[in-house]
Amino acid sequence: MKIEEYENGIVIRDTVDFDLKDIFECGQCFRWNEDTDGSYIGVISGKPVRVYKTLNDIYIKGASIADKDFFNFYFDLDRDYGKIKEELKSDSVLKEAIKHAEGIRILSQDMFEIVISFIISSNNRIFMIKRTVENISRMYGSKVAFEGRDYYSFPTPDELAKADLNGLKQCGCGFRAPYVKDTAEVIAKGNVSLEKIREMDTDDAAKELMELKGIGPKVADCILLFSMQKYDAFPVDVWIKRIMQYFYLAPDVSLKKIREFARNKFGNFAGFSQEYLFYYARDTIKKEGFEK
DNA sequence: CCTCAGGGCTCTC
DNA sequence: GAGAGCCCTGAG
Repeated sequence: MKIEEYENGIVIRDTVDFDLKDIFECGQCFRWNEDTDGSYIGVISGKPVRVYKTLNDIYIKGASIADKDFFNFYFDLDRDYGKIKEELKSDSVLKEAIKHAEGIRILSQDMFEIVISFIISSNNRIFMIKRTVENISRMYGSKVAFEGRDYYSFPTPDELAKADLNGLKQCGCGFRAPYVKDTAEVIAKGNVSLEKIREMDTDDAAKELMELKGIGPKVADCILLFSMQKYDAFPVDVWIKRIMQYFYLAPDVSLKKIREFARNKFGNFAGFSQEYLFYYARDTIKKEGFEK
């Protein structure tokens, strides 16, 4: 996989294990939207881009060659997902799960945006989360034009710290509005440094994140996995809970036990296996309902 | 350890 | 139309 310039942006040539739908719809991100032609539009680090695939080339329209390293990091291009999948396929459940989403890659997203987005995710639906994050960007971020339309960057900690509770509620934060405000303020003031938390090992980093309002074990694990490169994190949400209880564990096992079991079983690949399982669970349980 | 409420909206009945 | 449930956390 190598990145080159083309007339409207940059292109990643000869990708492997790279599918836009698998990547953008496996539950790790909220600001990528599919367009009618199958391409995806996202606002990444303040810049709107349109991404589409022809054969095995990924075109990123709106990006410049100066963003090469950024997108290499963002799409985790240096990692051999084929090798990871090969290893995980020794587990029969994962073997089946991987078949449903061969092209998943774990994105390295902006830490602050992910912190706030996953605070909003608690007891919420993906459609609502996306809408709320979009509203927050519109209200508190900055306007950027692209393809003759206006897009909005996700606000910085300083921008979001200025928000008031009513504004956040208008965005659709609901009872999470005070958590969002409090966390944005603490980070804007520099009382908590996400960069420093990223330097810690997974367990210490999770503990630090849980000091912030609105962050419990599940949300902390999502932040670690989707923005801090902690690939041994294993977020346990309702879907993972259902699929783990169905295939591996008793139906009454606690969330904490599921997390411990998975991190033991999958080790440094726990995060990758979580993504395959999440996508599989959502697709399969919904359609076939293999558990009540 | 436990239970419970908590935006707002969608899906189910 | 009511009621459950949602990528869950904080308070009791």
